Amino acid sequence: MKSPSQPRDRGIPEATVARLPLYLRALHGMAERGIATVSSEDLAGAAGVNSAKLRKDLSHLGSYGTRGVGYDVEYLVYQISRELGLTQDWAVAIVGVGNLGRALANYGGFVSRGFRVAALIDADPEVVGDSIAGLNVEHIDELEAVIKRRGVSIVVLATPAAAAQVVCDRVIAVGVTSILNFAPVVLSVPESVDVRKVDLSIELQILAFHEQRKAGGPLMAVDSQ
Amino acid sequence: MKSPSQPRDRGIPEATVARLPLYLRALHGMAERGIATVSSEDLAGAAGVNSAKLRKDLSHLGSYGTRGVGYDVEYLVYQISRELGLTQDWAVAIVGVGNLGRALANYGGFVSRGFRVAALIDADPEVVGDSIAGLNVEHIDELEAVIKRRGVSIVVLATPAAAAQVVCDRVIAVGVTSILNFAPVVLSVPESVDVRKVDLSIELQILAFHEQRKAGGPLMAVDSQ
DNA sequence: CCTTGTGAATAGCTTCACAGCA
DNA sequence: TGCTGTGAAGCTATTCACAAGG
Repeated sequence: MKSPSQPRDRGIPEATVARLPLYLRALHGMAERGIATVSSEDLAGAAGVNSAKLRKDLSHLGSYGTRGVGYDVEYLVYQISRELGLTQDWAVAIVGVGNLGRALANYGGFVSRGFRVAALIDADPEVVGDSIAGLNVEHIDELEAVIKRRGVSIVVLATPAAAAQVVCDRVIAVGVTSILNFAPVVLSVPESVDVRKVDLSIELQILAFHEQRKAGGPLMAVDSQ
Repeated sequence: MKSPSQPRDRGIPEATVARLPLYLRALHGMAERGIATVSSEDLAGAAGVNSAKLRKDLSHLGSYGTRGVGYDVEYLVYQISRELGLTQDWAVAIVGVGNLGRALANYGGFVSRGFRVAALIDADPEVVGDSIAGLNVEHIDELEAVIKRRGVSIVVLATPAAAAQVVCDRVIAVGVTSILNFAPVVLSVPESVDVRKVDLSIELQILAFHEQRKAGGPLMAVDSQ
């Protein structure tokens, strides 16, 4: 149709990007179980989406399937990994080593493919110097130096809400453009910086909304049973 | 045009529901600072969305603003809280008291408005009996009994991936219909059950994708300008 | 005046259904 | 034959722009 071997279309929809990691996880599981080929139907099932959506998503990366057969698992793993940028390894710094930061530092899936926790940073002298998940906790005064020295390109903010914006500004000032924010605040950042946020209490509130609708009649007014 | 005092339209868009907690947080902050009235422009700014979207979202709940003036902060807090079901309190059980479960149990924003951690449950005898955030960790054998006894309606899964589906099935069997899943697996559940998932490694992968694009020009194949 | 609430326009995402190809 | 890849249709969400109303 267009160029004979167009490696990738530069405009992959955001919704598709958000699902690629899901496909990747399903594919890794299949590869481990020795499955060589998978149909869109089966892969979609494993990822919890419908097959039309899966095929449309994959079509944005290129034509990596074989009609009448399906997708080669290994090959698709490679293509999706490459598209997501997981063929290089990313140095991640976690700022804020409270309960959550500790959990993140120890979280296996975090460290796994493509990512490497390269620094733990905190402001509390009580915590600085501790060794967590094999890493020494460094002082927040060293923030800029550590980020530059270790080539950190993604920063995870697990600080208290009040500290998040300050830390955010500082890491942006040394060139970081990707931030994963666990603090319950809206960060203000330049256009060029990507922020993703994970907010535990927001997720609960969304569940409560739906739960209320379901329980709405029966449970609300009366005595619990 | 419609009924004279229609309290709420039963069909609030999912995208709107997902933003209500954001507005609520911004409003709480304003209430604390003694702000009595706020315009859509200012509230939108504080929540990190644009004002047209905010007005459209709020219009789904009812007409709670005053033209030429704005929204009454306290009143809007109440209306959104009620819509989200936060005027009642929800008993939450956390299953899996590893690093993450511990962090969640101690997370302040979790316990705050509307939610109460009512049980901590784990399978590891080493952990059972410990006291975390003032709560006794109970054994997984007690799962069903504890859920019923404490009136738990939302379950947070912070177990290893391999255990998540089994626990999920068990809590659904005793009537739980809202689950917040931190385990990196796709849970299979009946239609009537709501699952929200938080996957730390997926968030990182999405960031890596965008980071790669940004770095893409300088570092990778050189084309374009 | 000022700011809300909302139809209308636009953009983005999902699903359908089938042509195209191994 | 069987499954992918994809136009076209349908749906949801966002943005625009302005009438309605304090």
